[in-house]
Amino acid sequence: MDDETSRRRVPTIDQVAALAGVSRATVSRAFTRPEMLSEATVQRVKAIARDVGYVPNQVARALSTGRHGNLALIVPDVANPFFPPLIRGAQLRADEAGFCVFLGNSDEQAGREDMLVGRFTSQVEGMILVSSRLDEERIRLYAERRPIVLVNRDVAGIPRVLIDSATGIIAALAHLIDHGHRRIVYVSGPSASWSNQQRRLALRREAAKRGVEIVAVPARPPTYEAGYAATAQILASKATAALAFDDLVAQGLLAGLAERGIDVPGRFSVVGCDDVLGTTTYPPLTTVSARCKEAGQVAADLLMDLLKVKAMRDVRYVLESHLVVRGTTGPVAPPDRP
Amino acid sequence: MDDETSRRRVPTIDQVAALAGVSRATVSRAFTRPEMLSEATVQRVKAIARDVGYVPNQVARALSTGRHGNLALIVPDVANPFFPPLIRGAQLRADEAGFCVFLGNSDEQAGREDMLVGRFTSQVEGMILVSSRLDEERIRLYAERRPIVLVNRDVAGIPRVLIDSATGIIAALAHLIDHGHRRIVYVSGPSASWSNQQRRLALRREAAKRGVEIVAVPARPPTYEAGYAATAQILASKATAALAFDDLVAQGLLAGLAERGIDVPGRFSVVGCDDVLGTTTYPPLTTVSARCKEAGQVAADLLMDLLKVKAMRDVRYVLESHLVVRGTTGPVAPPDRP
DNA sequence: AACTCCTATGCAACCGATTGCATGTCAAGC
DNA sequence: GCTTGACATGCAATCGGTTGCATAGGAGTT
Repeated sequence: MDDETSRRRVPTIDQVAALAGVSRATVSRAFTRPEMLSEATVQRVKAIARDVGYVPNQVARALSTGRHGNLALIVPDVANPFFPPLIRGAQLRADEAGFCVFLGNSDEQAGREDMLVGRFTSQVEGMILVSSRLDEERIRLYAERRPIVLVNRDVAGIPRVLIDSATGIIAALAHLIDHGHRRIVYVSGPSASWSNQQRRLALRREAAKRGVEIVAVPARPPTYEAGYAATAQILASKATAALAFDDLVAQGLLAGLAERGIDVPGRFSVVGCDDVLGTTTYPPLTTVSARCKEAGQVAADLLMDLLKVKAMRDVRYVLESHLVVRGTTGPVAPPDRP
Repeated sequence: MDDETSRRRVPTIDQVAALAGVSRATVSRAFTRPEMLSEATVQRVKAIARDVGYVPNQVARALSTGRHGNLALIVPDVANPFFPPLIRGAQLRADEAGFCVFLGNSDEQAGREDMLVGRFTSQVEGMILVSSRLDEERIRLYAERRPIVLVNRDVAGIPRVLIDSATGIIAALAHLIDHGHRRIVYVSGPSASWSNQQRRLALRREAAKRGVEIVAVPARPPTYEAGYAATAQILASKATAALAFDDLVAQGLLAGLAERGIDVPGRFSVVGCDDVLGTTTYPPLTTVSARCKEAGQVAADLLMDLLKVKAMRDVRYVLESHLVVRGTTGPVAPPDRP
């Protein structure tokens, strides 16, 4: 690292100290705790620092203080539209607090997530794990090293932010029932997923209470293609409406229906989940809003809060969801009279 | 930083050394230069490290070597579907090389981008600026401090990766002309954007050559809403097809057309750009594929290459694009006979 | 003049790695 | 049997800051 080309002349604290005729400690304090020094000294040191272009080295500072002003965010898949808004939300808050954000992509693999956490640990003050695939033991281990906030993963004792799709799902069901639907398909997602379990459970429970019938049809993995492929089975169920695990699946289903010439919402109603496609399609999708951006913000705020108070509390922050009615739901069609 | 609660037990090199009964130097070398050690020692050290969950502290390493193993990626807007695949691509490569990635979001504002670059500089070895809004002078200044790779921004002397939508745009135009379209709208994006200039120029040039007419209608900022709002003006132009700045704008336009009962592709053809929505809609969008993921990979590879050789070459990497024909384009409709 | 008490500053240990040089060991060579 | 060299490992300085504790000097008190 000493060859000619790489020798970037970055001034250090020693050079400034020598020029100012003070000790390193004094230069350091001129920047971090000026109130400890005489006004004159602070001015002199800062002037010299400015002259030579000295800026305290963040890396060295972090090594001795443990505060790097960084945090890490690990998501399963950046390219899944569910995550970008969440990332955005977290970043927004981190930015405001002067934090830099590392982004990690686990590819839904615990192993990769594990590796990322390891790599980040020494460089961040805390981490946000979204839909973590790590097992509880591992999460607890890491949480002992650095504050960790989970999103959409419910581990007792670890601060977590959960998007409660139940409220929105229930509203969606009510909405469909109001429109006369009595037999409804749930197009389900990954069975290991917390979100899927939660959605399925809420739906089942509410349906029983209100006396309507739920038919489960899987779409795994939850993609446009899976939704599209599930169309036949969904139609075969004789249901008049479907509630999909997420918006992607819902879109696939919409395509499948369109291809068969089945009018939405005229003859079939579709509800998505997460509200990540926004209104980027036509007809705009009725969906359960997941407030992912907010989840990101809350998680970041929570993490930085934990850093400040240095005490771990058992926080379980639940974000309720709600139904956004757009154009893919309507009254049940009158029966065919052939 | 020594109080009970904040004493996080992150294992250090000393602990591993003690457990393995070797010196710190040996542990260090087990990770950085295993060929200097006996096979047996390397295995033993690594096993112990794994057991206690030791990972070399990047910060400490960076302090002594000057290599932090970090790079920064700054994009205008994470939530814009164009960027996630690109981020993904860059990250993939960075990961493989053992680099951690900082993600910054400039909100398309030069000021914020400037601030982010400042914050990252001391913590990274190099940066990737995507669709940078900084002025050339500023970019050159930063490039002197740290290697910088630009994506979709063409500054002479700074290594850059450009997605050449021209080839795809020309193919799209040819496709439309083949289908009988002679008057085509270009729904334009941000005038300051390199991509927009390039697309517009390619279109104008090719149209002139082939003797068809291009009408420009702005959609700024390039969003679904803007595309939707531009529908009236686009129809007023009497064109029979539109080529949109990006897929989002194209979707907005599709919605606007659908709402007016105008069949696509029956009475109007639409071509998007970037291919970021994939086939998530119906009818699936004909679009110019931008290969964003590849761009990210190339940019990251290029950056890490520059770090290795420590010499800045003037690289201008151009990725060609191509047309993906799906369901929103078709032959021009026969004239109305009222 | 002697005694406090502050205030401004310096000393030196520390954060957790890396690395040039020194050292110990053992086998081969003469 | 002694030298030589190769190999594996350890020692200790170093990177650039921060910070607890020590101290010098000056003002205020008696």
